Amino acid sequence: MKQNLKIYNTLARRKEDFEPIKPPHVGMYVCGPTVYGDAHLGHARPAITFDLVFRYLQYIGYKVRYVRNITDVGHLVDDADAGEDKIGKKARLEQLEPMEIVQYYTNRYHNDMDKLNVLRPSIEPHASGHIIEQIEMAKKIMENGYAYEKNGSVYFDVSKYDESNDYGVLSGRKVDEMLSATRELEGQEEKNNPADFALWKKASTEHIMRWPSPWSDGFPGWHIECSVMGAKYLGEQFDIHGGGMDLLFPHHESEIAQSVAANGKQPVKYWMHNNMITLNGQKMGKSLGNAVSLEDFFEGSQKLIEKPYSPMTIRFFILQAHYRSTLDFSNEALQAAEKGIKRLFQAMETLDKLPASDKSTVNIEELRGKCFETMNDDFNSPGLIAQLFDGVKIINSVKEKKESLTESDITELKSTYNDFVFDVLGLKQEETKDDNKLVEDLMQTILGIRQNARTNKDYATSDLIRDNLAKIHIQIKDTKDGAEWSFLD
RNA sequence: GGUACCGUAGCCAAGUGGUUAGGCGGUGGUCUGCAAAACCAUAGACAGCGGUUCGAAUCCGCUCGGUACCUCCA
Repeated sequence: MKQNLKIYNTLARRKEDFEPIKPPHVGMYVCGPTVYGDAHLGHARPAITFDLVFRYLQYIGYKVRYVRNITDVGHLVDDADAGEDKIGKKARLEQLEPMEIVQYYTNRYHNDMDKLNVLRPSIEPHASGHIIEQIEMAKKIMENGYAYEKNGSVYFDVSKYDESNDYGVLSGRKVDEMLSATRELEGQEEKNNPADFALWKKASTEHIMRWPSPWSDGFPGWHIECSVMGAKYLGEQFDIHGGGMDLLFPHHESEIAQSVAANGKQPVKYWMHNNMITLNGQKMGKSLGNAVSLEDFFEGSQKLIEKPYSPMTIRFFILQAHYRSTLDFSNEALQAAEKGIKRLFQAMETLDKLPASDKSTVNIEELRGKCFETMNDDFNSPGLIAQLFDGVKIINSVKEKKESLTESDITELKSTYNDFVFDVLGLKQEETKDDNKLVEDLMQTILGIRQNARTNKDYATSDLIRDNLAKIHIQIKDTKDGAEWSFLD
């Protein structure tokens, strides 16, 4: 089952052969959500991207430990609220305990991700549960001479680090250029240097979330949780670190610097970054005020959303673009995805009932091989989907007796679709409303009456039945094998 | 301004030196009492200008346009 997988490594800026440090084990760390609000489309993209990676690595035989953190400490609301903790602020607004907010939004995040059929990670550590480790790492960095204390806060000394290491190895930035380009900002005066970043931050009096440390009552800096939890659960060096492209700098760059400063090793072999989802060409983000929550998509309850889109439509839509490309949202594109996934599933139902022949006129082995080949090329899910649609044509042609397949080829085709559609892409058939037995029996009665009318060429009656059913969103389809019906959305 | 990435048909989106990507929509057809649905077939493209090459959407340069990051937001 050994596959020749290639991964685009941001560190190298090219695709590289994937060779885990300790096969068959793979360690993967992905930056998770900050739980102070509902998940929007922008959260779905990294979750689904790395779910695909997680699924495919397992499918081709690796044993993967997937760590995705929950960020629940020490993050500021915006410039206007400088010094205030995001979660702390919301807590006071709503008169709730900070950890209550964390729990509430964590539950909602899980719920949304479950709907999207995103597998839960192997370990989901909370930043707030690793305060001690974060303090220890900050101490270690200080001992190694790469950090300094100022008024109860601890800062990473970027220029010192850059003397013997490369701060910019990931993002391609140069420290001197950054220094000259940095603007005047508030709260910088404590730092020796504007490029320095906090490892520990002293809490102001109104700051709710705080922990004791050797330096002050405060909270950890904004990059150190990932360095700490990655090393704790995956080791000081592990295989894959993922996250959105927006995290590349300064978050991931700083993570590397912290880990190297503390442990003297490059922490990660392959850095993977998914691109953003845009709305009218602009990044979707809470801070931009154009974020549409996943709930809004599922319910259709937002002015930009013309109709409800099911979780699987969203998932399929995201998988139809390569993870490193930007993906522009629109109702038209989403509706195209909705029809596309329906066509795929319909073909899979046809596949289940396909008649076998003595010989095959189509090469199924080749199709299966192409599916692997495409996925091995940096998880090219849109390419895989295109292969599967080529297969849809084959399936339909066999049904129409234009092509034929042997029993064993049909079995192989079925397992190919099951494996790639369900296990790798993580798509699933959604519950339909038409599984109610009473409704089904009533509909059969109605369709029976309509069929009688049609046999008697009483088209006025048959069309009346069809039109009235259409008014209550039930669609009649007259096929060769009799009438079928389904609910319209 | 700096760093990185990107501009592919009406829309979404792969590919990346020479053979139809794919989906939606369009058009034509099959089926049907009619329709719808489904299925089959099909047209239409590589931002612009130069260069390299037998050959470029694909490589190089420039121009134009777009996005992200450069913030004690994670």
